[in-house]
Amino acid sequence: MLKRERQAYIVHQVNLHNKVLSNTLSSEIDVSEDTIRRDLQELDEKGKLIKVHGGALSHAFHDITYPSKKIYSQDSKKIIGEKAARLIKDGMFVLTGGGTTIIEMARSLPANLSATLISGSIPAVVEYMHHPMIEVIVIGDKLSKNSKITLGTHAIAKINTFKPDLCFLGINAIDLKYGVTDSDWDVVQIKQAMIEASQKVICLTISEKINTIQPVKVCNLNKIDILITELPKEHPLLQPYAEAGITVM
Amino acid sequence: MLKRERQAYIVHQVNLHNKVLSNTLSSEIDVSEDTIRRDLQELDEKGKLIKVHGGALSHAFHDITYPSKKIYSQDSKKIIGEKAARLIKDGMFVLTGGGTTIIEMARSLPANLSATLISGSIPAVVEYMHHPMIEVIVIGDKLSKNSKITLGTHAIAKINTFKPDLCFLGINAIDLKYGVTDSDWDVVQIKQAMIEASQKVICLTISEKINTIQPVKVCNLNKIDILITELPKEHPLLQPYAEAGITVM
DNA sequence: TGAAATTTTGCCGCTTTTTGCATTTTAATC
DNA sequence: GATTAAAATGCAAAAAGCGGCAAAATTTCA
Repeated sequence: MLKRERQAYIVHQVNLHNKVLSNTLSSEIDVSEDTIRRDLQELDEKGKLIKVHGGALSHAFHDITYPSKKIYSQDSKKIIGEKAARLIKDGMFVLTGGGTTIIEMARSLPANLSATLISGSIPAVVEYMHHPMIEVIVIGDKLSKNSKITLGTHAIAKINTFKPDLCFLGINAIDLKYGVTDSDWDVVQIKQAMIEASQKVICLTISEKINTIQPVKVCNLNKIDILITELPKEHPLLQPYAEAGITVM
Repeated sequence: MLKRERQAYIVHQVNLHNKVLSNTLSSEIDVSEDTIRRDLQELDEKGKLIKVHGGALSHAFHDITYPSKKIYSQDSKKIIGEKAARLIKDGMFVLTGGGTTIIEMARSLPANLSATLISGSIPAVVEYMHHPMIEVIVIGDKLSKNSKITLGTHAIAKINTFKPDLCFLGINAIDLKYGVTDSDWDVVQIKQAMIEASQKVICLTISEKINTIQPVKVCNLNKIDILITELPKEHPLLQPYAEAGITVM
């Protein structure tokens, strides 16, 4: 990786997450921490970020009085996104839906990951587009302004032409009895096509949507391979799902 | 391999992968690294790429990661965008390419316009998506990180299923004798498909690209219906094109 | 066509940049 | 205040850049 390329990536990460850790960057980009430190120093001098102990902060967080506290705190969707991103390995074909949780996953993809991501979600595509090594395939069709994903028969037909390794879905409701449910019929058609096409289905959701129901059914629990929430996998709320045969993370 | 040929190859590689390494190019093309370095230097001076230690990066990459950089001749492009936007009427089906000029047009679309816009350009789609009344159809395929548009046979096939009223293209070079030319072969394939599919072709360009030539041919002048620049239509630079049968605006 | 002029290319020695490692110094945490 | 992690410092190896030069290739022009 070229020096400029590396520094550009660091700036990008800082702008996305408002913080970066030296050791994380070091292992992601696979250079020594000394190099990262020198990069952060240069970027600080250029005013691209603010260097602090252990990493760097974005200018947006300039007025934070205790940056070290901010550096280690993360919200639920970031945690989910990071857990999810770890499942993607080099060379994989990955189908993803839309939604804020998926965006967080996209932002957590390590710099050295080289995979092919397929999506009809415009915000997700924009994120993937910024990644240095990821190949992006866009699912085309009519764009829904609400969900910001492409919807329709062409999109479904296109999804069916792939056989991706993984499928990541942000879900709106999951229940032991009723399975995964959602509110928008058209979006559900896409999700069903994605589930059927993929070898492994991974659902992402914040814990407050667990044990809730929405009007339109997406699929039964047995279609889901992995469920990711911000909770630790031992949490009692998740146990019934584990017992139902889903890998909880 | 001729020098021109070699440099064209390098530009293509940069556009394709967003970066090139000197030593890779050297062994690929089988010339010394000194020659590659001189090539990169020349191409940098011509603005085709950005030379860095160990290789070169594409301009698009630089734009993405250093958004502070001001878009070149923004004001001219705004004028062009406004002229172009006035051509779109309620109920029309409009096909558009990518590029900064098209983005300016997208931003100039009046809020009460209700039309259907079709595009494979992610930045353009993002703009259309924010418009209250416009229907957006996304052309899907593999996403080129350099041009930020979808490229490939699927995209071309999809374009051919439409018969839009208008087609807006941002062009990189136009000349009386050689017609419209461009630098990237894959992008040209898409542009040609768009031109053939559409009932009316409108080309947008800043005046400094008039009477310039790029290596890959897009189409002859007779395919173009309207040419829009930031200049007034009476400007002498535009007269030869008006005489060639093109409506200049 | 063929010779001169020009451009292009590869090589050489030398300088600069980049990077990782070892060591010392500084800062953070409990 | 002891322990630990990160920063700064110095250093050396490797890689890349640079200017000059001469051979090779290409173009120009008589």
